[in-house]
Amino acid sequence: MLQPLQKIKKYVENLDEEALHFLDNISTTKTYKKGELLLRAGQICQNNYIIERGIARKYYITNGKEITTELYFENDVAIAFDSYTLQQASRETIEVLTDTKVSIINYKNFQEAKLKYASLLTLDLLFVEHYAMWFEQRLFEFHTMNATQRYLHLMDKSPHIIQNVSVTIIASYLGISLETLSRIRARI
Amino acid sequence: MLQPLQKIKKYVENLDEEALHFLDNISTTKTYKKGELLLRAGQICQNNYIIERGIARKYYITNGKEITTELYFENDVAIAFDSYTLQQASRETIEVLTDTKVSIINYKNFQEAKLKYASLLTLDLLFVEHYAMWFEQRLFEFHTMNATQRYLHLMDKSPHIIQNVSVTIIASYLGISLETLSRIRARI
DNA sequence: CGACATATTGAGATCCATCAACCAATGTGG
DNA sequence: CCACATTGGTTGATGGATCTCAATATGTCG
Repeated sequence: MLQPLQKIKKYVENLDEEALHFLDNISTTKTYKKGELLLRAGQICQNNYIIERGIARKYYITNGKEITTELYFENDVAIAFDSYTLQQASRETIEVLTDTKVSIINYKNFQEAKLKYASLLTLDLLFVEHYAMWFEQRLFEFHTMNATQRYLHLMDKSPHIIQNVSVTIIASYLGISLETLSRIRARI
Repeated sequence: MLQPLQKIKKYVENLDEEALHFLDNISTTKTYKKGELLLRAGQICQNNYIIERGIARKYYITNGKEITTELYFENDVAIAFDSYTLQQASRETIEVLTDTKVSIINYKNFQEAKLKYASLLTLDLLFVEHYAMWFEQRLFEFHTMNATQRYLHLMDKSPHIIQNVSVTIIASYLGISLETLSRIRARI
């Protein structure tokens, strides 16, 4: 869900060689098959996963239903934010929806890197700022829009989601029942 | 809305003298009378306001209705986050609900301070992390709870809001009509 | 082809918003 | 100090939005 902000992109491009090199050294890549988990609810989120190829989602279960909270595409950073930040057990699960290749950076390693390079501290700040604004925007949508408006807004802003994700998941992501979403789609 | 996290509080307590002194130097205090504005929609949020005494709220107007997005009490930091972060025009207004005393730190001054003291950069990161988690939590509530559950949850977690803010504002903060909130209260 | 997940459609129930009337408390001007 | 306006809160009636349960397609994959 986090398409890199222009500001962040630019910052990364201008990062000092040293810091960049260090980042490179502590990151690894891994591939997952459709349906596999990057993080299981109950575990501590000890990595952040940059999606290099594929699609993933984050969800939690409440009243026996899966509620999708975030969808990740290429270049997005998949992470259970509160679990990662506080190093506490996650109530969310991260699952890949297609075969997926990720670049992994470990929490501890990144913490150390931040102590060493102030530029990475700034990078982290930019990322978290961006994340907070994304939450704020999404909250705004839930606060003011009805089901149809939210779907239209998603179509407008994130057509790649509509095109690549099942309606079941989209419905839970929008906080509506799949039947209602189906009807909304029929009406358009 | 941002009661200082234990982690942040501790961090501030252990902040180096120098940085603390610098912060002190760039902050000013001011008092506002009930109804006055800290920020008007359309302006750029150039300060953050730490509430020392009083109550404030942030809201925007949509379809002619005021939607309250945040409520601030003692020690909370009042800020239009996206406007402050991107230094863009705010769609939100910040208004004090009672006579209020605030401590003000200017955006530019704080940016400079962060360049000078890495400890303040870290402080900023802690603050933004906390803010992001607060958004995430609030989003969770909108995503999974109905009107009654949201009100009960607010009563449980933030009784000071119930006790000090009019139902009209609470209703808009919860994203429900004031009539519905009135009925929910009668039913309890 | 069969089996299983995914999507659509229908009918009824429930939640919540809207519109409107009413009430209580407070404040203001004469 | 009263009459009246204003603000904030409650209550009632109605309609629309959305959920739930159930039945019926429509894949899709071994």
